Amino acid sequence: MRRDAPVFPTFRMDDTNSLIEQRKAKLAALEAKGIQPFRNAFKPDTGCGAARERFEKGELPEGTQVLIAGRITAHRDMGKSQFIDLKDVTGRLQVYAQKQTLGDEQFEIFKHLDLADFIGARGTLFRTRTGEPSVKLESFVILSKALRPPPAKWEGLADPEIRYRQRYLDLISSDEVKATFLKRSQIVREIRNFFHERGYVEVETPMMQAIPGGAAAQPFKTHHNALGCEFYMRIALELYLKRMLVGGVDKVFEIGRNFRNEGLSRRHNPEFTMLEAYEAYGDYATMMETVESLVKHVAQKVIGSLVMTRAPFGDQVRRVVEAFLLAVGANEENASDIFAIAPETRQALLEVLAKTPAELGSADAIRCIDLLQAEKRRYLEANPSAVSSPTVSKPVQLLNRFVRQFLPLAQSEIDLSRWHKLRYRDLVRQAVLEMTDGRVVDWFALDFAGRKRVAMEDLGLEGDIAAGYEDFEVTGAVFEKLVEPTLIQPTFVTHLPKQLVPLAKLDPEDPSSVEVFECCINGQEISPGYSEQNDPIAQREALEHQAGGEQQKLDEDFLAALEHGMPPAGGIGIGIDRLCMMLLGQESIRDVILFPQLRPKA
RNA sequence: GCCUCGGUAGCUCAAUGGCAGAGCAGCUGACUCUUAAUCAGUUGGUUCUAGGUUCAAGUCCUAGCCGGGGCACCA
Repeated sequence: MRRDAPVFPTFRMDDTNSLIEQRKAKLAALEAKGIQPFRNAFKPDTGCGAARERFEKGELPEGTQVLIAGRITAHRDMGKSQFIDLKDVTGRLQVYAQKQTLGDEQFEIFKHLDLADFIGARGTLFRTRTGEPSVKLESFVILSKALRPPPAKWEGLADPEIRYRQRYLDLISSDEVKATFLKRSQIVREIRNFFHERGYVEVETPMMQAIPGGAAAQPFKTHHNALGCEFYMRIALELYLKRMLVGGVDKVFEIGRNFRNEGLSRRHNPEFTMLEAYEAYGDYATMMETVESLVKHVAQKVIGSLVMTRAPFGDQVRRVVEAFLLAVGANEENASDIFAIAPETRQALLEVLAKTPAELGSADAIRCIDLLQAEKRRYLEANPSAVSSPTVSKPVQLLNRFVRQFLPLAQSEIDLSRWHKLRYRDLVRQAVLEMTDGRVVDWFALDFAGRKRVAMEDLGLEGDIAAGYEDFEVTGAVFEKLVEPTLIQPTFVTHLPKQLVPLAKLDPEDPSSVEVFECCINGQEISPGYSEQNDPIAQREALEHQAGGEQQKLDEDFLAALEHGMPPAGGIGIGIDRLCMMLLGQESIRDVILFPQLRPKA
């Protein structure tokens, strides 16, 4: 090739090549020069960020020769010299190329490298005039040519659909996203360390099961051709791990994927990662200690603190304020048909709405709670009959409900050093007491009809209680709607009604409840745990009741295993994704799962 | 499944029913210490899809696709 001939195709004004076509043309130009732009291997002797760090610390002196490899993430062209940023998993390092060092031809090739190309580089460490640790380039090889342009270097990726469908682009353009997933990996590693240190054995049990047991969720169905039968993807690990207890593996755990054929949401992905652990001769109290120690261990090791900053929830504050204004009809000029809030309250709430979600935080939620409570006092003063009324008046009911919705938003941190232990019944009783302004002192002293009436009329749960609900389900709705969302700080909710947990031991002191806890943090259930049912006869009865007469749903082999004898044991399940959300300050499960489930694109 | 918001250049975003634009990226040129480099010039569009209303549709209407949020479902 003649020295003055263009090394790369030039693109004229009327050229309509797309960005991909331009890159392909560059690729062809490289190949025409005998350069193979997709190499088999390259062995760097240090990472980009690692070299930078060791240079800063003085471990590598100025002038040290290094071999590094990475993706080009930025370039700054200075004419006869050029800077690029090279990035690998350890971090970023600047490379400085000079025409006189590389030679005309190599420098020309270097200048025409594209953002996102991978190169390997040899050079010496030095510091630029501005103090930036850099590599003075001596030679380089193209390791992989990128044929598609990366997302904008500064704005990054905002489109959630691309972020989730093409996570690699998200990882390329956001260091925070990458850090989140690297930390998730550390969390899982620390969980394993924790259990191994305690002498647990890690096992793997079937994901494809003939009878999906251990939970009551809808399973995914599949078909095995050679066996000619249906299989289900597992919905829980429980029944196989208990078989391990029968088999004499006394401390056992598994971390694995569960599959549930149900709705997707901010907190639900059809496949999610579950940890289950069982300890023979332990009970639910043993397992509460285990959960608390585990979570503290992981937080300390991975986050380096026991105080977690909650995910930003400004949008939720907005949503609740909007819903309230809508409910009282105060977002329009006309007054409400329920009651009229004071103009200054309305004004204050509109001021909250005027803020952006990023500006909104717990202080605003606290302010809203104060406003609503002042509003309640004002209403009760103006309507003395409402105070003495046997039922909660609509305005008060509405105010009470919204105060409760603001409660979880009033807390901006989670303190993992203080764990609370409260009984299910006490929490429900207290919530009802507060929501009815003391009218219903003891929810459990009412009869079934009374509870249903209070739930529908006083608590405003009419939309949440189906016609055929049994008594424990009505109470369950109160817990789910009014209690669980407010449990931000780590709380063990104990002694759940037996109908909720058919695989647990009854509480000897109160046979209507079971030795069960639900560990709630951040307003969601992170971990259930219990004293495992090891009485095969009682277990059969409970499972038959749950199966509702559908015999084919009974896992007879599991029951047979229990009949061979299972030691008393405590067990827990921990939703790893939700634990990660809490520890990593993420409000969507999709931000802690690398490739969340989306509808396939046609 | 329902409600709601959104889908415009490779990326981030604009555009009273009236010529589809900017920044970054790209391309061409200048510059041998820049780092969101700078400066000059410049290419790039099935405005998610299919219909409809209109002299005129990115914008309004209908249906659909995909996504976010909410609800329902989820012991």
